[in-house]
Amino acid sequence: MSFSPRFSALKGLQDILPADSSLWQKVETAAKEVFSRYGFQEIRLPIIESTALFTRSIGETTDIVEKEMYTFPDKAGRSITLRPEGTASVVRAYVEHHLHTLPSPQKFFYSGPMFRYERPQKGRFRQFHQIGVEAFGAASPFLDAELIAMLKVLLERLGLKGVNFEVNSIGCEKCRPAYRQALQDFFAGRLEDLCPDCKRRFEQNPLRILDCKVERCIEARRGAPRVTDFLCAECKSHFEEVLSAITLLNIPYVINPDMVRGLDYYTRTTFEVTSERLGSQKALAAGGRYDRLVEEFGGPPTTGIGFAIGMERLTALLRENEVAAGAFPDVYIAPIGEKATIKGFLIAERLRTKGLWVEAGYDSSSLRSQLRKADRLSSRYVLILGDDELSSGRVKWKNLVDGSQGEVEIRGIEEFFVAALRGR
RNA sequence: GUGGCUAUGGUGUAAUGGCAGCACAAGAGACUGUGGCUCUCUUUGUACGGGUUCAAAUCCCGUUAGCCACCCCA
Repeated sequence: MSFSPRFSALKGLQDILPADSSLWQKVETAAKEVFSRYGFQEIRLPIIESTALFTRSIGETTDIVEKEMYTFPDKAGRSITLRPEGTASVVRAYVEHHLHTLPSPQKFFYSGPMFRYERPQKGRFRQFHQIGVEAFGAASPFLDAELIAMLKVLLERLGLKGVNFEVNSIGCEKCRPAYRQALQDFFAGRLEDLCPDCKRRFEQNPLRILDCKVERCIEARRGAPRVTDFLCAECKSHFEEVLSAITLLNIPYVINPDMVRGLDYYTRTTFEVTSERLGSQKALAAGGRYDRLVEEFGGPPTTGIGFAIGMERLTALLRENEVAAGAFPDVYIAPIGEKATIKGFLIAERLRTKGLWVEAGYDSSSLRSQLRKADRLSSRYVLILGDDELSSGRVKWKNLVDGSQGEVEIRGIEEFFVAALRGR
């Protein structure tokens, strides 16, 4: 006796089965169509990059880099990492291929798997999928507004309701130091009220304290200085223009001054789309500006902005409104006898050239059991093919939906079904 | 990384420490030229490893996995 191991997908990784893949395709198709109206074109990138690419862009002290990356040595001992997000690779490609020499702004979208080694829970997986967009070389607040609008158009087109748009500005390298200092001054007298994590954040990244969900930290930050009060003149007017542009587009939003990004590269505008129906991991899509990143990677000073949508979270929401739309064959061919099986095999092939979904019985079992099989598959039509039909050259068809039936010449069979199934 | 809850056929569930059962699903047949109904039969299970006990699905320990939350984020 042999022992058969039972394999299962790795923790936090999941299979997308046919019952779900149609919904994923629907999202991908809609995204591609909407993005193209705004001039975004697809870019396809490797899912492995050198580790340094991510530590440099996302930030050495972020949680993603510190504890969540899938990092391995390759056979030559180089440190490589499964991408935890998409922006770093797009920026790398932009710089590597000198895309700044093409007319600005350059706009890209991508989709695919991302990897973070986290404890799985609702809406959070170790391999998850994002559809993201990035635009380079336009600093105008209208671009920020355009991206937010594009995201809204896509979500509406998918029939998603009840989502909230949150926006914020976290300033630039000029105004952030002053704000950081103000926060440290504010929390210096309240260190004892903070949770251990926030005590550490106080030194490393005081902005993160604003994000903490521990009750006492929420209490302790009451009255803390707001980032929007510390923006420099340029950042302030940029933010105001973004807000007035999305107001012109009638996009309802709330300013969330506590929205601080977990990735270090963000500057100025940040935004997020959330849904209360998602549970604890309620961010459905998020993005922002990163005006320094291209330069950081050795390119010319070039502004950038983008967002990413979490596919698992989006499809989870869409699944709620989805009617279980199954997929059904157009025609089931029920042969009786060996000769009929061969004939049916050939007829199936002819009908498929007309774009029909045809299933053919392979083993000429009883007509009754073949009809039951066709019924099981929810086929619209059955074609009955026996000795009588073969000799007369006419076959019987039956509509399984309304029970009607009749006969048709074998040689005219394509035309018959194309007409019968028009508008299916 | 931390915590809580959970684990019985494909799915949903039952079994005082004492014969692992039911429903649905799936497959075949009753029914050799007309499906859906009905009936019959069949397949498939106590996550894994220890321990306690005459006896463990049941109690204990460990592991693994899942879910949810923290953390963090899409």
